[in-house]
Amino acid sequence: MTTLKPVYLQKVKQHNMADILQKIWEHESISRVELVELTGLTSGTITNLTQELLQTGLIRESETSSGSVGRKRVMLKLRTDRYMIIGLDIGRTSFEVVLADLAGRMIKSVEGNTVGIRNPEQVLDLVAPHLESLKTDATDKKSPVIGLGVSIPGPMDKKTGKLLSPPNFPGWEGYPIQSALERRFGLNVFIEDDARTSALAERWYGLGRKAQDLLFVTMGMGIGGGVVAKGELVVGSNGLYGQVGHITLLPGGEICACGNEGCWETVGSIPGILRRWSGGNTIDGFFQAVREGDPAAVQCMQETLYYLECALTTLFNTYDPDVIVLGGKLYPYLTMHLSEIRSRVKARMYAFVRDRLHIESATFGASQNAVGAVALVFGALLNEPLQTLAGTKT
Amino acid sequence: MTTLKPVYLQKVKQHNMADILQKIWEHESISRVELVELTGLTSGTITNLTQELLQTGLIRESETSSGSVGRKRVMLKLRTDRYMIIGLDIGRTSFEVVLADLAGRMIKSVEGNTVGIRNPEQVLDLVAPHLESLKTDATDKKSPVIGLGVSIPGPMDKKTGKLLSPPNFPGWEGYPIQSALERRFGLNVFIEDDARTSALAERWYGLGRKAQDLLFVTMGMGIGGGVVAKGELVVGSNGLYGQVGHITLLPGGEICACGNEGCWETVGSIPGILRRWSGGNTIDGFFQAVREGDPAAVQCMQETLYYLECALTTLFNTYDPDVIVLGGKLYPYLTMHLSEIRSRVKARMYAFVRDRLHIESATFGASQNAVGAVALVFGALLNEPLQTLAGTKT
DNA sequence: CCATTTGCTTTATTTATTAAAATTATTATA
DNA sequence: TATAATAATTTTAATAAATAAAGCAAATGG
Repeated sequence: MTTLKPVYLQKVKQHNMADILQKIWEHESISRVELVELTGLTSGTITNLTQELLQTGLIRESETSSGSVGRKRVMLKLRTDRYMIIGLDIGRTSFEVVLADLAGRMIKSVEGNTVGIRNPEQVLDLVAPHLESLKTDATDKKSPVIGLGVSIPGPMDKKTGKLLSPPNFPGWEGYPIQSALERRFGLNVFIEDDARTSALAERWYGLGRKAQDLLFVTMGMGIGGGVVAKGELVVGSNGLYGQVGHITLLPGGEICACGNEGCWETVGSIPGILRRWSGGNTIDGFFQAVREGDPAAVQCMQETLYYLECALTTLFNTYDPDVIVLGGKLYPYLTMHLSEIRSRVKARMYAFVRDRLHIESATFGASQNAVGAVALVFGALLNEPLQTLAGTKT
Repeated sequence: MTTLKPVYLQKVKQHNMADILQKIWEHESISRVELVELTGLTSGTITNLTQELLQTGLIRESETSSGSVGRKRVMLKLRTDRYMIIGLDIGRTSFEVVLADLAGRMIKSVEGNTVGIRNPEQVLDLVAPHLESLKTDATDKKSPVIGLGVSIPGPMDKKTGKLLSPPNFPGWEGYPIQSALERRFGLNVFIEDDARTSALAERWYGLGRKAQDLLFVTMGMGIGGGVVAKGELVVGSNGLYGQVGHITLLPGGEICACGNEGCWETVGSIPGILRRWSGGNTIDGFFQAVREGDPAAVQCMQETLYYLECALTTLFNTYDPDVIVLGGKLYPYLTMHLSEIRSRVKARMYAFVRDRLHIESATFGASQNAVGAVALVFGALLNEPLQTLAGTKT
């Protein structure tokens, strides 16, 4: 699953270890013989590598089980309580810090709001005590934290580790968030765009357990996307892969902040809906009006669903995923229409892929970003177990 | 670059050899010391592996060159004339077979038409003598053919090796083309969709030499796409990744053969243009009318360019490629508008990516598919040199 | 209780790497 | 013109991590 770059011989071992660890995760519970079959490695090698994984505490032996005769198979499982991960979701007006085990289960979670705070340092000041406290909690339980995953709005430049400004996280442009966090908390820090962390939450802890190709669509103040292909996050040449809010849905339509015209985001995001409705300025109000049967609101709602239908069809045809997962602040209002959306999109697909097409709801609701931040670290661990663990103080 | 699966120790060598071969290709000409730096392998290993590559005939030593003092560097190059590749483009109404060297240079090419022939076997009967003759040519020159690359319209099921029917290659649904060709010609056979082979032609022999992420858009009787990300072809979960002709451009528009409505293909393909124009049924006639200033035709042309502008903007935002390459039967009529298209699309992009955005013309014109078929085999060779060469009779 | 089966571990061997020394080729300098 | 200096490549001995095959452990059934 990992790509093996130049290759010093030593790295082969690490690669095989990662391969084994991933297979253990995939199967939840698996014996050494099965690993022999799946990996193509010999039984001796499996013995050695699993032993090393047992020593690190990443896996454990559990019950035995097997057929009728012969020695029973010892099942191996991921050990989810030996190490912890901290996830940090920095939103535009709020934050959430969570302590989670390796299965993505939240042990503890703190939320807070950052309304009006524009200075990144001040936001970190606000977050710091909670984060430190979670870190202490984990260490007290002898489950050291292997890393800090961070979910932020909008894309980041991987080379410089700084945030890109557009379209929407004022005050944070150019802030060297990665190095700042590493210095401040002494943890391995991993950062991604919120749409992408959401996609990773599904990949590792949600619907993606089986689906190797998925697209997460987050609808809120903007519309964003995260793509996982063959189990890997796709970022694109400029880090802008999967900006699904900026597909042109209405040629000749409104000019978007991105420079394009008729973007789905201009009509399908929360601000987009409110602009089209022009009956108020809260999304709650809008859906209230819809429920009350207000004709303008109902009409606007119909259009919103139609745009969603068009956009999702386009996205199936461009990304060919196993599943599209829907989430974001707007989505709770749309959940009740899911089966309708499904059938309308299916009706527009090639007949021969219709059954293979899935549209689902995000698994973690309001905590999707925070869980995704955790998943970001977990993915790194499964891809490079020893290296990721290396920086961890036991 | 290649993904190393389970991993027997022996495979490490193959992987390193592939890595070295790719670096030699990338740099056109490179010395052993430079390979040491680039791969991270030691000089001894580089000596061994390059020696083996020299023996297979895949590379050669060329001139020496270097700084002021010390022993000169011996430059290594890909040897392009020792092995040959045959490319076969099967179109809906014509075919092309080419013999090419490893640099993608056409040594010989034969075209023919298949109008009215619906039976795959009959098409192969027509192609066979030309193909056999090219194969003999190559063997006579002591340059054995390492494989046969095939470009076909519409996607194929990788698991079964059979052609999928929709949307458009009547008579070929379910035909086991891969096994048929392998049996008939005794060559390693590699098959891909024509949009994808076109993309590969650029990847290996055209604009993709530097660009790691590219999108090829082919406009003709339909509109198709091929995506290369991080140097690898992307196919998607159902083999339908990059069906760019089926993005919804006009909500409420015409129903497409694919089942979707308002697809770009319904308005932007050759049939789409002719339907909108309704002034005749040849594309030559249409562009003639445009040149003569016929108002309806001019209007239709304006729309066509506008749709193209919208579609390309959407595609940049969804795939984030380094470059979008335009080709297909329709494109020669549009070439003169390229710089206009460029500036119109750029005007709609995020300001900070505007300079990194490139739109270019396909490199190989009418032979794009055939060259792409060759590139398909070349890519396999660079990824797994010894294995690909294994089946070749010297 | 012993033969049989199956799962896991151990040991000797192999392979492709690394590290370091040796060789080759070239230029600068005495 | 010999010789020192430098740089590129090759050779050699040592090493790491795999394989292959034999051995051990744990279970069932007559």
